Amino acid sequence: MSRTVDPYAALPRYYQLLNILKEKIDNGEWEPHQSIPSERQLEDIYGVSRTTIRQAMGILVRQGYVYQEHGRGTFVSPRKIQKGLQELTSFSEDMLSRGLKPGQKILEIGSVLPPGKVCAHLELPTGCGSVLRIERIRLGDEQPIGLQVSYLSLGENQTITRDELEERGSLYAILQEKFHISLSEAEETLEVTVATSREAELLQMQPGAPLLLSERTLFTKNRRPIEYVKILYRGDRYRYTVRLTR
Amino acid sequence: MSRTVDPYAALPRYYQLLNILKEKIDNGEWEPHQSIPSERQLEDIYGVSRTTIRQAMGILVRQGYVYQEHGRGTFVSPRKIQKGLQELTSFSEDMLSRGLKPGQKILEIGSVLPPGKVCAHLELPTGCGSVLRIERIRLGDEQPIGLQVSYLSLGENQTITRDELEERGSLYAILQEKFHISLSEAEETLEVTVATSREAELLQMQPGAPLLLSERTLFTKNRRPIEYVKILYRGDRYRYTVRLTR
DNA sequence: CAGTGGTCTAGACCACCGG
DNA sequence: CGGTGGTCTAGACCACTGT
Repeated sequence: MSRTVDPYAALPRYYQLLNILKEKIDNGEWEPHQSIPSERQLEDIYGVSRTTIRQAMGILVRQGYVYQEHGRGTFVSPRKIQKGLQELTSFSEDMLSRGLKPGQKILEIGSVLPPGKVCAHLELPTGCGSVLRIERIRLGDEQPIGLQVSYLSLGENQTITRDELEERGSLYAILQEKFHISLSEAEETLEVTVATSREAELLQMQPGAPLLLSERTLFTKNRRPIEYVKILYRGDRYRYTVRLTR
Repeated sequence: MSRTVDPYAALPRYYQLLNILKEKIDNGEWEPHQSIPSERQLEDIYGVSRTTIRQAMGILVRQGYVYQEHGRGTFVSPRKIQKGLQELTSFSEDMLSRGLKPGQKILEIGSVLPPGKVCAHLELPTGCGSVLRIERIRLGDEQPIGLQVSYLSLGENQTITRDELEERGSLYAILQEKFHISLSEAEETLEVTVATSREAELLQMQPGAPLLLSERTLFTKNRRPIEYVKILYRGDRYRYTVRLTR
């Protein structure tokens, strides 16, 4: 229960305040389109300066929890728009948010010399050393959803074994925990294609059936490309959602 | 040429500073991964307080121009990642950014009673009044790219005529200029489908060929849904790009 | 008019990084 | 250790909204 802002807590005050306000909105304590206390009132209520309040408020606005109107006040956004969807998620997180149990079948894992296209995306010189290639079938509630091929540009002595991946499930979790690599953003393109006979067999569908092809390049905090990943999604079992801002 | 921050200008100082810094990065005056002056140095250089500098810097970070490392400094992001792609764009803007000449063929425009699915997306009660429906073929360099159907939830006495749309081209421009409606964000889903015979004929392709189906709901600044739009893109002529952040 | 959010200042202390 | 970004304060003035 987070009711007040503790000046001595480890968490920054704007962050504590952020959580308190989010909670009130999520609980429905403040209704959509209803105004919330003004910034000067919040100063008194939580005993923090207006700057700190505005820091929290800016995040709430960007995450779509509230909207502000100059001279009128701050208002709660309607529910539908509250949850951020433009977020970078792993396949596992994606499945969980859809209420499906994530799963995988590892087809192949090992070092390869990357094709030219992969070099380009990972910003490696052509003819560079090897990268880690992982080919997996991705499952949702045990059903095949997509065929995924990843190319990882790791350091000299860094690698990931089949066992680690099988045990942990999520590649992003391994990157974070084993190598302390945190991801910041990705560029993704989507297009349609049709299944080859091999793809159709692996995904248990008819050859020539439509697929959604996603190509994603992942960047670390300091904007170095770390992974290039291609996923072929079954057209009948996958829908892509994104939230755009202006 | 914006070299200094003018305290008396109409533009806020953090915004002037933002433009100056963006310009230096775009011009290549500061190279990728090179550190830029520290926040305290920028105070002296531009004669504004650190708070103002941090306000501009926060935007630069969010837009992907620079990245910051605690205790080390602020660094220029590599070029590829600088331009924001998560932005909400109209079809016209989208085509222009791809180097294609946008065009359209208006098939139908007029008031209709919205189907239930459309009511839901526009948050209108079922059996509500009529909405404006626009069906268009969208062109890129005179070639058909997509088939678009829009439903607009306008006010009582607001409408858009065929002539206005033909002359202005972009719906968003009309919304802004005629009704002073500014858009803030959208939710979009993408999936694959195959062309019906009517769709195939309009898009000049084979029936059964794969299409990319986009469904988008647009929200105004105060988060009211204003438009629901469905676009069927030719699978062979369209690729969707998005930038994701964590 | 009073109240709201938008901008801005000149300080302060902290945690982190490198030499 | 000095320099960096991260957090925070207590003010101030402005532009905009409603009554």
